[in-house]
Amino acid sequence: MPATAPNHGAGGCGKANHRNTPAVSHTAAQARASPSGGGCPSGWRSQRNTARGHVVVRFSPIGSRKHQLPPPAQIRGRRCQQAVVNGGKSWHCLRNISDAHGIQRIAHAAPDNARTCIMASKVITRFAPSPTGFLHIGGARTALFNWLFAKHHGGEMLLRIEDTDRQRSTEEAVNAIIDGLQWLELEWAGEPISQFSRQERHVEVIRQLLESGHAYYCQCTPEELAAMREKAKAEGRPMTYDRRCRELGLCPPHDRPLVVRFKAPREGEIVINDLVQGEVRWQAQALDDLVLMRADGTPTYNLAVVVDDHDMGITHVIRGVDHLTNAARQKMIYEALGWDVPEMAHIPLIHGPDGAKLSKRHGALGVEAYREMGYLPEAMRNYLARLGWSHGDDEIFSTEQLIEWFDLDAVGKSPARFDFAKLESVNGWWMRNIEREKLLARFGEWLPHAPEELREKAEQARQRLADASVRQVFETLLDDLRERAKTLNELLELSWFIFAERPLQPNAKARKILKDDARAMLAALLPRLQALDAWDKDAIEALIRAFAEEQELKLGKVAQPLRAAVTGSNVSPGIFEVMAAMPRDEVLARIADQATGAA
RNA sequence: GCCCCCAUCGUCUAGCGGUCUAGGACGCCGGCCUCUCACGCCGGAAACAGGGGUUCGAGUCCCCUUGGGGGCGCCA
Repeated sequence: MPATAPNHGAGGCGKANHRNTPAVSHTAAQARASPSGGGCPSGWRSQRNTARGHVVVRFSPIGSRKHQLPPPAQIRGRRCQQAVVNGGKSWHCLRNISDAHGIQRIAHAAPDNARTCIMASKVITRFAPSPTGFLHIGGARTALFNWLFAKHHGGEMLLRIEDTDRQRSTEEAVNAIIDGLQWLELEWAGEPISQFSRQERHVEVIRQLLESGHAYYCQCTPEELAAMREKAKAEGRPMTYDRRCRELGLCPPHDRPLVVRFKAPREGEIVINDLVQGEVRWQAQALDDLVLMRADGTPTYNLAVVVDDHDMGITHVIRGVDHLTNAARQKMIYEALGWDVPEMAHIPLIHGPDGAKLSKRHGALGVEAYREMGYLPEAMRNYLARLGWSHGDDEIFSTEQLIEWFDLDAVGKSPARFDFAKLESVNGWWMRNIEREKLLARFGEWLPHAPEELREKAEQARQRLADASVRQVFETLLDDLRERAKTLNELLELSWFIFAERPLQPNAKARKILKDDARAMLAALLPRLQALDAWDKDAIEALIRAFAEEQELKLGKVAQPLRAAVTGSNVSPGIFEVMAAMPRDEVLARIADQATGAA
């Protein structure tokens, strides 16, 4: 459904008188306190505007810093760009430091004032994916960082679906994203917000920009623009719009379709103080007059994002570095509108094993693919958090620890490669160490999502698990099984003998073990097992060890054929444990199946 | 091409001027344990991209080179 055609004639056309009235529209949602906003002691506010320093003051709960406060004198000589105040208790210097004055001021600021000022702001982050495909791993990490940051600071994450591209946005993608976030247990506050649904508001803001002389109509066609870019490229000039319509004073109705462009400053520089990237500056001329409204009247991304982030009261924008230049463009729009610019944090992208941007070729699968592969949400969070973020030498983090320790200052600037081997290792740790009940639940949740090749087994396991006695065996052996499984898939494979029905189909290696002499050995052993009174691990083990000794066989020569017969595999938990956990009749029958097979 | 960012073992990283003969983890190799496979334990190989500065002193600060990445849409 196409956008509501805006009333081009309304407002702002014809040589705007450059009133430059900051049209600040306050909705309830924007009633957030800004760290630099009103109510702060003047000393603090001015720090944001230090000519070179741009000291950023943020609040984080007491005790959340891993480093305790360094003495002011050390920092002063170090040219800090960013500093953090911890609930007025301590302060800490961040990276890329470039001005000594700001730091001194921090050092001199009264902690009590800082607390009063900063406590007023509640952290609101947002995850804003465009629903043009599944939730890929990079998006998942962005969501995780937003979520952790918000949680860490006692705030909330919001979810906004950037569905303004009507051609590419799909309902399935929205569902995939929501499913993915839910699987990872990254909850957001309130309902997901559709950016498309806010179109009227966006158009209203465009009108404001037109009226205040910060935007203008442009008649250039896509073809002309493409030609301009070609030409610029050939001449080695930057491929930016040449602003030819800027002073034309075009106005609808017009004989050609018109778009609205932002009237970006022609000189000076745009400076972003990014919480991860540090200070990044652009010459204003490097940024062109971006389109705010398409010829069909629909608003573009950069405009919509600014309006939505503002209206939603977002305090911290955390997204991939691929948005860094957008940050500069967006900052210009904020300023034209007279709005507070939220804090920005542009996190490095995840790369594939070959160092190139992660693509479908690599691991850029949807998160549901990782669920299928049998990874645990807690392991996923753990691994993803460690990709680009660190906390000393720690590798394993519970979600609580993640929330307690996560902050943007420990996020690096360089891209990280996605490494399946490490993910698997982390997942293995969680398989072994997660609470038993939790693992049982995860396994049950996962079964319906098993990959194609395991679908049948998973379904059978699901059904058999409903049988209390089968479940009993599974639970008894769970600790032995989980130790050997790096993923839920492997857990199913390893525990398959519990759910399998007689006669078992031994795998290739098990068949190799079950040669004639092994079958004969089993035939000799069987009656003794049948005669065994007590069916417990110690009794079984004692009997078999005695048998092996008597036959002058190494224990392995008895244990392996037994394992093959009972589990149908060459790999399993300790065979005595397995036999003891399984029903006696079933075990004896399975052995008999293979023993008689020899005859 | 232009703008921006990045650069410690194969990979993820610790390191915020002296404590670095550079630490941890994954992976790899060897060993122990052992009924298989894992787990666990012990040991090993493995890195400050190159060049200039600054400094008494540089992996740590600055510059250049090289190499990687991102951006340059009426996509988001």
